[in-house]
Amino acid sequence: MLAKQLNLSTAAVSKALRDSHEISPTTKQRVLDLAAILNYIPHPYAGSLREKKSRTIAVVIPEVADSFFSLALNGIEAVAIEKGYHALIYLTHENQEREREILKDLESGRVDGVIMSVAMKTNTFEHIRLLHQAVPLVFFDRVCEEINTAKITTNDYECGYLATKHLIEAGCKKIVLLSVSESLSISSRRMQGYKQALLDHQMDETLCRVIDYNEDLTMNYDLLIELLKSKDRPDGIVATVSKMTTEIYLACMERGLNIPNDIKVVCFSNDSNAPIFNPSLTTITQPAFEMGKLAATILFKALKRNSMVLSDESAVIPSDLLIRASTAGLL
Amino acid sequence: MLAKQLNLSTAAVSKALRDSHEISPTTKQRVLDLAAILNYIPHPYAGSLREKKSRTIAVVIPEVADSFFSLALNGIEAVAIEKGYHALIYLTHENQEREREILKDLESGRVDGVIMSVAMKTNTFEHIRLLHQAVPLVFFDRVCEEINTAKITTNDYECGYLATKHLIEAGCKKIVLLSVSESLSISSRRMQGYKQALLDHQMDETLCRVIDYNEDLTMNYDLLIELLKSKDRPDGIVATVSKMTTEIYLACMERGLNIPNDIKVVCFSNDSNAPIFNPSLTTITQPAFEMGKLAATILFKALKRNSMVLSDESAVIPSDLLIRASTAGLL
DNA sequence: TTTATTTACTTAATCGATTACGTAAACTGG
DNA sequence: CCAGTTTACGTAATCGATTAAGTAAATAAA
Repeated sequence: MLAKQLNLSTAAVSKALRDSHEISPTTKQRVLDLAAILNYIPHPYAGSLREKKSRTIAVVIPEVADSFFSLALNGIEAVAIEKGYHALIYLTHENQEREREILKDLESGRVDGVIMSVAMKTNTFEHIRLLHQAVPLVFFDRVCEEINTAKITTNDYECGYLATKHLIEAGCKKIVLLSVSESLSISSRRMQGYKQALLDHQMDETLCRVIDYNEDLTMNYDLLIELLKSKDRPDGIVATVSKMTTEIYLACMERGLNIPNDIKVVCFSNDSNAPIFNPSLTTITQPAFEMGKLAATILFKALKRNSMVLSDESAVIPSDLLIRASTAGLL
Repeated sequence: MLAKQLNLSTAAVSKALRDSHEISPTTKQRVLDLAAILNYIPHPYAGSLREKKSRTIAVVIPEVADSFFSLALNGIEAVAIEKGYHALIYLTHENQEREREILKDLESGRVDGVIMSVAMKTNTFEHIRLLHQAVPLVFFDRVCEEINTAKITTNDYECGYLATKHLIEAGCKKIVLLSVSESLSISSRRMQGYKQALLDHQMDETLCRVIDYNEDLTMNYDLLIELLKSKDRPDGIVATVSKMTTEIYLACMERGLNIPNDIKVVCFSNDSNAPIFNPSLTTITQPAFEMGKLAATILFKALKRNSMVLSDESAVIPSDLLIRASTAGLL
C-alpha cells in the first residue's frame, strides 16, 4: 500500500489504523497523519473477503415508484446507515423470473442478509427457499408463509374486515373487492377479512369480485368501467392495491358516479396526498416506514449474533383506517 | 473450493466455468455438472478485488419517498440490471453532512461509479470534488455546476418560464414562487425562468417570494397561511418543489380560497395522482424515469471504455406542462 | 547477570477467484 | 525418430486488508 512511504509493513499500518496496542503512539500518529493526507480508505472488499462479512444487505421489492415501498425502503436505509451497513436495491417489477434471477445472484455471498417483499406473480418458492438456506432473510408485507423466518406484516385480515365494515356501516349494499393474485399472502388475508365482514353482516358474499391488478393500468380502467356499467354495479369499493386509485376515481367520473354519494371508496394506500384527492380518500394506511425499520432492525440483530435463525422474530404492526370524504354520508 | 471433489486445481475449475479453450470438453462438462449440483456461484468480491471492478454503482439521492426520485431510481435500476451491475442506494435526506459521509465512503473503491442528485443543504463542494477524483460520476437533476462531468437535467429555465407565463396568461397578477435554497442549481434556473417571464410581461418582480422548503412540513404550511393572509396575497403560485403540494391545497382550503377561481396553482410534480386532486393539478412533469435511465446509460458507457472522462456527455431532456383544472379559467 | 516479559514491530497465511507462466504428455511434421 | 507444437492441465502470484505467529530489542524481575 501507499502507506509504505513510512517504511512500515502493511500489517503495522493496518494495526495502527485499527488502534492496536501493538503499535507505539508515535508510529500510530505518523500513520494517521499520512492516511489523512493521502485520504486513505481501506478497500472494503479486501476485508469482506477475509471476514466473510460484506456489511451489505439486499432489499428486494416489487417496485420503488410506490408510496408504500419507497417509505419502507426509506426505513430500511435509515437503519442500515446507522448500523454502518450498505443496501443494494433490486426491483422485481412483480415478475417471478426476475425475482429468481436476483435471488440466485444473492446466494453468492454478496450480501450478509436480504429483506424482501415477494412479487405478485410469484407462485413457486424454490428460489426463495434456496436463498434462505444461503443467507438470513426477513420478509416484510408480502411474506412467503412456506418459509420459516422473520416476517414483518401489518394486520391485513383486520384491515380487510375494518374497511368492509366501514362501508357496510355507511350503507353500502354491494361491495366489491379489488385485489391482486390470490397467491399473495396479504391479498388473501385482506380478502378473508372482507369476506368475514360480509358474512357477519348477512351480506351477499357472491358479489365479491376480484379484479386482478394488471401492470397495464388502462386494462384496470377498462375492467372498472365494465364493472360500473353492469346492472348491479357496486356501491362500495375496497381496493387492496393503491395503484388502482387513479383508475377508480377516473372510471367513476367517466360513468358519472359521484364519490361518495353514488359509490364509496376505501383504498389501501400510503399516498400522502390522499387528503387532497377529489374527494379526499379514506385509506387504510400501513406503517410502511416502521415496517422497513423493524425488518432491518431484526435482520441486523440476527447478523450481530451471527445467527440464521430468525423464526421467532416476526411482528405485526397495525395499520390505520383514516376516514375521509370518499366514504362520507350514508347511502 | 468445493469443486476439488473433482481432483482438479482451482485454476482448472475457474477456467472451465469461464469456458476457456485450455480445458477439454470432457472436463468442462464434469465441472459444469458438479457446479450445477452444488449450486456453485463464484464469490463476487474475490473477482472484484483482483479485477479492481466491483460491477456495482452507487445512487445517492435526497429522498426515495418522492415520485421524482423513485421514478429516477427505477430507471437507473432498470439499466443496471440489464448491464449486469448492482446498485447501492444512499439517501442524504437533503443533509450536506450526511452526503459528505456517504461520498467519503464511496471513495473506497466500493463502487465503479456514482449517480447522484445533490442535497438541498449542500453549499460547499469539496466532498463532491474528492469523490469525482476517485470515481466516475454522473449528476442528474440537481447538478453541481462546479464539477466537470456528465449532467442529466431537464429544461428548468424554460419550465420556470413556461409555468409563470401560463399563470400570467390565465390572468394572474401576483405570482409567487415557492422554491428551495437558491444554492441548488435547479432552483436558481427555475427562478430565473420565473423572473424572466415576469419581466417579459411587465410584471412586478418584487413580488417574488421564496419560501424555503422545510423538512418539517407544518412549517411550510404555516408560512403559506401567512402568505395567503397578507394584504396583497398572491393569485398565482408556482411551486418548484412537489412536496409543497398538499400544504398549498390545504392552506388554500383553510383560508377559504378556491383553486382556480381565487388563486391558480402550478407545481413541478411527478405525482401520477395529480389528475384526481381537488382540483386536478396543473404540473410541470419531469421525465424522471428517462433521466435515471440516461444517467445510468452514460455512466455504464464510460465504465465500458474505462474512462473517467464524462464531460461531454451531458444531456437535457425536456419536461412537459400538463394543464389541468388548478389553472383553469381566467382571473 | 541471567532469565522473563513486554514492546513494537515483521513475516506469512488467509479470504476466493483469476491468470501469467510452467510443464508433462500427446501429437505432428520432416 | 526427434524437434516442435499443441493440449490440458497445475503452480504460484495477485488483488488489499487482516491477523496469527514469529522475532529482535528493550525493559523488568530474580
